[in-house]
Amino acid sequence: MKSGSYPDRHRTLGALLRAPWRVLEGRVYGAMAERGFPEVRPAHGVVFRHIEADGSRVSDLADRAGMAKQSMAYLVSHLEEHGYLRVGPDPLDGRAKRVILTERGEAVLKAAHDLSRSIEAEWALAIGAGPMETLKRDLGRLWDYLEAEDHQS
Amino acid sequence: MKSGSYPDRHRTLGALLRAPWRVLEGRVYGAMAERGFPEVRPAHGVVFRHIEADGSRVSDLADRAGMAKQSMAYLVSHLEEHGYLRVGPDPLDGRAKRVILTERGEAVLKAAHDLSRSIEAEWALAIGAGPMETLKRDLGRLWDYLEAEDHQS
DNA sequence: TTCAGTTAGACAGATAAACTGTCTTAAATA
DNA sequence: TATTTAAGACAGTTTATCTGTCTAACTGAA
Repeated sequence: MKSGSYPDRHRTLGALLRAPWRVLEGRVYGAMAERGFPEVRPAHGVVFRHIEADGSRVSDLADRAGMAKQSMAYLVSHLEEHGYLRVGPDPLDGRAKRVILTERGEAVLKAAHDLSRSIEAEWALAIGAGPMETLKRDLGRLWDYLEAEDHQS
Repeated sequence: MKSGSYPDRHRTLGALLRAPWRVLEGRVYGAMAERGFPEVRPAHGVVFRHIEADGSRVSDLADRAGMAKQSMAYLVSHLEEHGYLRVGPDPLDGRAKRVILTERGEAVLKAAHDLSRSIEAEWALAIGAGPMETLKRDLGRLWDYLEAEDHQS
């Protein structure tokens, strides 16, 4: 069945990166509901990934996520409504608002990291601990290369 | 700037897979417009990836992409309108339609593969040809493992 | 061999996640 | 101080998914 449903010629680098990422994302966000965070959807990941420990402004989050302020505001307002974020005025800039994770939001971040680590461990058993280490190291080098010339997410 | 804007603790396996994939997808689909295929968007990738050389049915495409028939029909109709696909009756099943790539559609597939290969070559220069080979081999093993227990797209 | 159940796709409508454009207000600058 | 820039709000649009319902066609079992 392996190369029947998805021929090897389609196993491009993009496909090789996308396939496991989709599975991982699906498992992480699927498990969120079970862990008591049903309102957290994949799109909200950018907020959790880019928010700083002492809070961030919506514009900064948008910049770092590489998306429009309006789009970020939409995600932030959803998370605020459901208690994952607290939004207050920015003391340094009267126009801006400061967004910070609540305890519930911190718990989401922790859950996501835990889940990610346990899936990684499972996959390390499948392909070998050595290869998994090598994989991460080389992906890290690729990341450094890509970061050295613009690029966010 | 490297770990300033995106701290290392966020370099989870998911992030390591997602970051290069996003860049690759952006470059491939960005180049599509320049190559004369402006109507092809990232979401249409599932069609090109899963369609068979002698044509496929919408339901089969949907199944293999792991999405609803309606969603696939929406993507297919867009590509048909712009001349990337031809849709005809299925000779074996009066209910079904057969979807097949036109020459223009084949050209998209080729362009996507060419672009992917050239980006891969660029990245191989950045991280080394050996590591790139190892990376692909290990991602391939991960793919096999994931495929052995359900999973599509 | 007909008839019940299933499947393919169409149509309608909903939602999520992004976008652009415009507006107000505040900040920064010249 | 006057002008420009920046932050976020509000309105509307597009894209990409989903469910639900419907008809036509196929399939298998009595």
